[in-house]
Amino acid sequence: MARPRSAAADRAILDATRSALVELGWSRLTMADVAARAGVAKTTLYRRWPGKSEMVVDAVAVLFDELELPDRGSLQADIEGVVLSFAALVSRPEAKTSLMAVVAESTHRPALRDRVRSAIVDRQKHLVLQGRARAQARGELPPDKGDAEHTRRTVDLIFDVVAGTVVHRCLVSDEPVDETWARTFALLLMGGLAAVSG
Amino acid sequence: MARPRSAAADRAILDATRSALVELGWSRLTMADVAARAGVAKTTLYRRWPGKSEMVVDAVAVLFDELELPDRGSLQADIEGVVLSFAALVSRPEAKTSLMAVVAESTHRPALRDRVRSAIVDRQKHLVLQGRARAQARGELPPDKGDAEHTRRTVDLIFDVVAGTVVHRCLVSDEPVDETWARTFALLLMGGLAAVSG
Amino acid sequence: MARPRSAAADRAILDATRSALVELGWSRLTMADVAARAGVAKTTLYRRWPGKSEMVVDAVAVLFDELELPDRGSLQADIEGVVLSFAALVSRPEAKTSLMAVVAESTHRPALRDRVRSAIVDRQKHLVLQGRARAQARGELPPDKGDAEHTRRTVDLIFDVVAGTVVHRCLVSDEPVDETWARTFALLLMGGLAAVSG
Amino acid sequence: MARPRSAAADRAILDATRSALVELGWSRLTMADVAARAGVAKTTLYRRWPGKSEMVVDAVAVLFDELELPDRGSLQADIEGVVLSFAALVSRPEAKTSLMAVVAESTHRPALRDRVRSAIVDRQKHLVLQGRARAQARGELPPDKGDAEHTRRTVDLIFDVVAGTVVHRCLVSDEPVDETWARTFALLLMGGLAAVSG
DNA sequence: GCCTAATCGAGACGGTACGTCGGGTCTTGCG
DNA sequence: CGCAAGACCCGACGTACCGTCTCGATTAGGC
Repeated sequence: MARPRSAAADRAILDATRSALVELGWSRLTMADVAARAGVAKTTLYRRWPGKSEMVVDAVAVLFDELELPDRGSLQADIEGVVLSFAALVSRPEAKTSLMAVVAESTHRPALRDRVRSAIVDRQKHLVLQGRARAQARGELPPDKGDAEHTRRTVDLIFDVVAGTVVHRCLVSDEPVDETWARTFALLLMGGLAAVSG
Repeated sequence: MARPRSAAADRAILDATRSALVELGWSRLTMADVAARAGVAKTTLYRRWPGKSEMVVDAVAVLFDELELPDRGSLQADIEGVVLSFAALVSRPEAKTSLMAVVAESTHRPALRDRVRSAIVDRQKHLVLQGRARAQARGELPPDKGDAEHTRRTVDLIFDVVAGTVVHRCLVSDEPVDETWARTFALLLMGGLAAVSG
Repeated sequence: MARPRSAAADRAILDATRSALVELGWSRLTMADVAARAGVAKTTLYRRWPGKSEMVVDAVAVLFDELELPDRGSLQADIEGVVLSFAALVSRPEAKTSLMAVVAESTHRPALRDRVRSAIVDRQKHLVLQGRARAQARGELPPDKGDAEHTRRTVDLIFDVVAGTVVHRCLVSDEPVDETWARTFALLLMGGLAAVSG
Repeated sequence: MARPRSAAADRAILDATRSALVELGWSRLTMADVAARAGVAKTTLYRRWPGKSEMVVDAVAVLFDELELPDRGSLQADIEGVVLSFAALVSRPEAKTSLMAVVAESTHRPALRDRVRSAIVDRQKHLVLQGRARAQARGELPPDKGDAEHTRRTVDLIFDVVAGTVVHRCLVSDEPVDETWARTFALLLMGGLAAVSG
């Protein structure tokens, strides 16, 4: 009715959140600090998000929009490519510090879990479907057998394996995800796919 | 020469920490509350651990000591077994609420990361080695080729895949790890192993 | 532009401080307790005062505003009156427990000393001037000789003698200040005044 | 029966207490710190004194042993002399920071009050009696009338006036006690004495 | 010249209060 | 009305001292 919310403010806040994440990390990131960086009052933050976690989810979510699955000619190459770019994403300081924290927080907050899922996790799942379809078109994988439930379960499994392994490698083992590792992991996954799809 | 630290206090504190984790979860767990439950002064906590994260790591770490790899007759069955028991462990409320939080925090604190690794992660790696040796004895896997570096890389990969996938399934996807899922995942892993070992 | 500090909070805090002083005394008075009594957060206390001492000074200072010098017809009677009411003030539990403590603390904190002086000590000095003027009007004391410096020194001396003696009697010697003692002390002071004014 | 307490420790502790008072002041003086300075365990302190206040009283008390009343030939001169030396004593940093603090603390601790009185206050009262006797011998004051009660009251009054005024001047007004001020104050006191003794 | 018991150093311990910090809400005027 | 500013309540933080308590290692006496 009266004054509309400033779209510029939204952008400024999310930018400020990301840069604060880079400089301070999740635990030392402060609502007051983000507000100050964005040249905005704390009230404005709380008018838009229920709290720190939700705001950070939205700030980090946009990073995942750049994930793509370019056609590299073979399933093995496609997997290697997505693993490398996913690992690069997860290793960025903004994401590194906040992803696990938000997931931890979401353990006992269903609303937050939903936001994480819709804003981050599900954004990646279509890549699995896309890669699968492409591999089927190439004849690298057998076509769907019409059992939708079985397909869903397999896709979820692949997703857990890829995302879980890469995140564990990056954040827990803290070892680099380079081409060599990606190739070996893709090889493993190819073998596994053959086993569960046969 | 002076008074030694009370071993009883250590035990009481770690017990209190676990029960507080179960009842309150990571974020509502308070140093003061743990101290009160343990019948101990807050100072005593800080004399032993630099902070909440380190204390919780030590409290949760002991849970992982009960992980075993009973011989179920085949590599496939062994994998299924360890996946199920590892998932059960990760799903326990003490672990569920704290593991991700601690890993998140460890992103910015090398000392904490080292503690997590030595107290939790590395403690489980011997299971991979044990399962591998057993499978080799059974003839399910080819014997070592004497390339220690290659072996280490493979073990690390297997570990990242198993731990990462199970954790992701339990804490991010929030789906149950039942026998069916374990069997499929083990199947996938068997195929993958064959691919990277051949 | 922003929200102004609550005047109600100020009043509530100082009231709470006085009642806590009466019930607990200086050393057992706690910032947290005062905050609770005032229905206010601890932060609000620290936003207004640097610490316990400063807050107590302000809380006790208002007690001294009620000191007056009613005209009793003669200098001797005026002195007796002010001595009695000053002693009564100093003996009140709020003042008794805190005055010395604050002065002790102010020994190595110039800012606190200034606050004590401006909030408590200097507020009473006008009583000496008033009594002196009245006595001069009555012809009991010779008129000013125009030497402002000499006058100031004399007033300060009288003040140190009256305040110091009464405080010492009440808080160190812990003997009652009754009419008999006040009469004798006033007599002494009259003789002294004659000696230094002659 | 067995080992006696170390006299060297006592001395070291009191010395350490005084030097800590000079450097840190009352409020920042710590039992642990005194123990460390004295090369002694905290236990040793508490074996000898009930607490910080009592220990400090004993440490400061010895300073008052050096107070004397040399015969300067006249009551006026004797008063000036004792005022100057008492003021010098009270202004020493060890005494300055601790005297008021201890008195404040003694407000609600009778045992401490007694210790202060016997260790510090009463040590000075004999000076009043001595000066009075000397003045009577010189004929400057009338001899005792045999009314012991009246004498006691007068001595107490003189004591409160002298001690109270000097302490107030030094610690509250924070003005120097020099020869000029001492002469004026002694003059006032002489006049007062004449008035109450007549 | 041993025995034995109190004393000593060191420092861990249970408490209590401190002063600070961050989260999230509420109030005030400006635009 | 939306907003920047910032006061407010709440609750946890990590620190500092207090005075007590265990330790094992000295020391004197008394025998």
